[in-house]
Amino acid sequence: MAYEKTARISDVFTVLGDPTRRQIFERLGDGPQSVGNLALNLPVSRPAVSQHLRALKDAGLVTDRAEGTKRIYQIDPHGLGALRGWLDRFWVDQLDAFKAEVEKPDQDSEA
Amino acid sequence: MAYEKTARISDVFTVLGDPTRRQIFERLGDGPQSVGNLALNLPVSRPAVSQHLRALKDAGLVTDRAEGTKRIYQIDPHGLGALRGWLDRFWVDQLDAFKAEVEKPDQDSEA
DNA sequence: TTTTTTCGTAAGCCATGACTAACAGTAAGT
DNA sequence: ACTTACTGTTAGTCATGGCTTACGAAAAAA
Repeated sequence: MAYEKTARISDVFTVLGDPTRRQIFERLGDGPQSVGNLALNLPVSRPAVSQHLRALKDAGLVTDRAEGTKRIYQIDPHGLGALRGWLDRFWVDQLDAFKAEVEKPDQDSEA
Repeated sequence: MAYEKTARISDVFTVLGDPTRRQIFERLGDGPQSVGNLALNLPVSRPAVSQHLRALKDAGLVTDRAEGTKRIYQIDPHGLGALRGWLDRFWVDQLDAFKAEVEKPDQDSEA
């Protein structure tokens, strides 16, 4: 078997745990891009980006296709789906515990 | 200022990126527990658990309260809220890109 | 076919961080 | 007051993994 179709939540978290990798992934949110193009706006070398993309691909977070000598990467919904599934399940399971507390407004983020 | 009320998504991912920490966090899903009790069912020492709990606390993923000589930890909705916010925003942003693909059933997880 | 572009991979270095052991502190029990 | 139970912290070790450099491969261009 060549492909790993199922995206494991453990891999998703581990892979997205690295800041640089998260940065690459979020930049792919702007649209499909080549490896070199991604490396241009990042503080690491092109091979580093390539290695990160491999990890993202193995986790089912991105897919890639050839386009001439270039290789275009784009976001794969599978990985995000696994994350969403895990979070939703965890969320409803915890709702019993901190019912009212959830509604208390106070949750941030950072993009 | 002593408290860091805002849960940053970068911290949430980084902290949850460690397998052992994720394991501790998921076991807290069964309900509030003491440090020693958590350490019993884990392959690491108690101090290790204590250190992980600190990281989880700093990321806004858990809260703790004293109970006699014991210290009870439980899940804090703030961290999960930050994660949910990030995911939801990312999700809708990407909907334009892979519209139909999202509906194709095929998303796994691992608990 | 030879050169150019673009990329993946291997080898090796080095920093981050996860872990254990030892110690210190606080609360409850006697 | 002394002992016991439970935990946080520090120091120091060691493995994981992220990064760069160098190399090789494939496709397009000349």
